[in-house]
Amino acid sequence: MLPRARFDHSAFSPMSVVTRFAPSPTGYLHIGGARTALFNWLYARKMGGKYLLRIEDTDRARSTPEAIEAIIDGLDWLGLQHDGEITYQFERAPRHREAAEAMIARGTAFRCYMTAEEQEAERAKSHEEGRAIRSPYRDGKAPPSPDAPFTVRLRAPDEGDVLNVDLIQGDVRIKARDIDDLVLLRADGNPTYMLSVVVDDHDMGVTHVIRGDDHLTNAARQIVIYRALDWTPPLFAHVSLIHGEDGKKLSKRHGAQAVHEWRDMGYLPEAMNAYLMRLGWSPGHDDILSKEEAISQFDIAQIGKAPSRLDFKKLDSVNAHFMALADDERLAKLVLTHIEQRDGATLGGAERVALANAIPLLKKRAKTIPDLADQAAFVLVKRPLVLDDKAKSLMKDDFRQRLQRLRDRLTKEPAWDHVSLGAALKAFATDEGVGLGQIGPGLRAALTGGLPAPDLGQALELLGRDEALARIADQI
RNA sequence: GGGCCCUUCGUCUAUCGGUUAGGACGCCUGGUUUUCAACCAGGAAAGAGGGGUUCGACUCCCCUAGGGCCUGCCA
Repeated sequence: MLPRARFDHSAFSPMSVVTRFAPSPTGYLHIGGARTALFNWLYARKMGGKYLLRIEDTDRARSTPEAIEAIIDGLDWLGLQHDGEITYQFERAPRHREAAEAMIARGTAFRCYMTAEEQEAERAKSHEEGRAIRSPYRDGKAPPSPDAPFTVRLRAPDEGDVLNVDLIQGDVRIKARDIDDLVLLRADGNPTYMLSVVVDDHDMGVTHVIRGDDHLTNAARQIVIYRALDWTPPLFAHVSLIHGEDGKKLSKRHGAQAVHEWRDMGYLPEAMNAYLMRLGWSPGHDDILSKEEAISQFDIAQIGKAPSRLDFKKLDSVNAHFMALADDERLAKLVLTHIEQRDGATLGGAERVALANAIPLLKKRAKTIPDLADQAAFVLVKRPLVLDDKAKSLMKDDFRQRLQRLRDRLTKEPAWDHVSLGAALKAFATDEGVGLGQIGPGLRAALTGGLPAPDLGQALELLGRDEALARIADQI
């Protein structure tokens, strides 16, 4: 194999780049599809070109409107806006038929009258002989009857090589004779995927096809079809697939595969983008990039060839990074929705305010939205608090008396902010002749019942004077 | 069966023939300490195996092993 091809940006007029994402609407937006879309989007933006969206719905039996909606929603959530109108492939079937006719006219395709049984027999035979499928009708054999049903097949070449100078995988060369006499038009006259992609990519002016590695061998087939049509093929870039944490192909066993599931688990779209783009792509040194940063640094030549695995721990830390950066109001909304859905209840006005106040501080400590909700739980619990065992064990009589003294002191505290409160706590410990260690855990227990909470001064501030004092009083 | 692709710490990756093979996440240890987290300091951790080519190979070539994709009138 030759050294991997490096893409020379300067060789291309920037405006000429057209990429596309072409999902088939038979399910939700898969995680791998999301990354593919992201790469296409990034490259088009980088080159000042266009990123198009095409729905490959030529399989009428399996395509559903729900799936189309799910995919568009997913892309929308990730902020991968496409240029122009969405192309629905099935609507273009007449154009695909036209192309097939043109191929027949050129002698690069033909009508094939094989029955399902004959077809099966040829498949078995070719498999056994280790060669590609060939139709007996490829050289103009007469139809069995004038009105016999037929498919249109590619007349695959028998000589020569097909070379795909893949932008990621390098030169991939196969022998033309290893390509089947592919079905281009089904017996019902509808095009197959193999024909549709070629015609649509050509008509849409696609210059760079960035897609999953599962299409690598299809590239050779498609190049042959381009030639059969006397068209110039686009440049291909095949990205390796994403595997589960165990290295196996992603499946239901691995849990979430769809982007909406990640959304529901409390990940932020910017985190998903940042995480996904680094699966297979590395700009060199930056580990976490925004989409904007990625646009300026993106380069197809920097995409690796090896498949990568999902790592939830890494995703968590990337998400934590973006949580800390996220807008407070946005997070408050997300957390509120999460809590209400989780508990099946609506939060009151005071609770919403308490929650909103806690976000700016707590967001730095949370990995995901549910995690943030857990971090904020202590401001939402209702008095009297139910103490967990550890907290309960701290409430001895002599400590209660100390709590009483602390409460008296805090009551007189003029400013209820964490700086003053923290100082007050230290001063109190000094007066009591003990370290903070003799006071902190118990106070914390009284304030939170054992739930996680930030620094005590901060916790007191977030709770507010009345609520904090009341929680302390409850334990005396 | 046939064709094709892949292989650096546990994971994501840097390295484009000469590095003590670097970083990030995770992990371990220590520090801070009022829970959890965060934070700070330190640490363990990698070129699948075997042949070549070369003064020199993670980097180039071949073989083996392992993984993957395609081989549909699915996409």
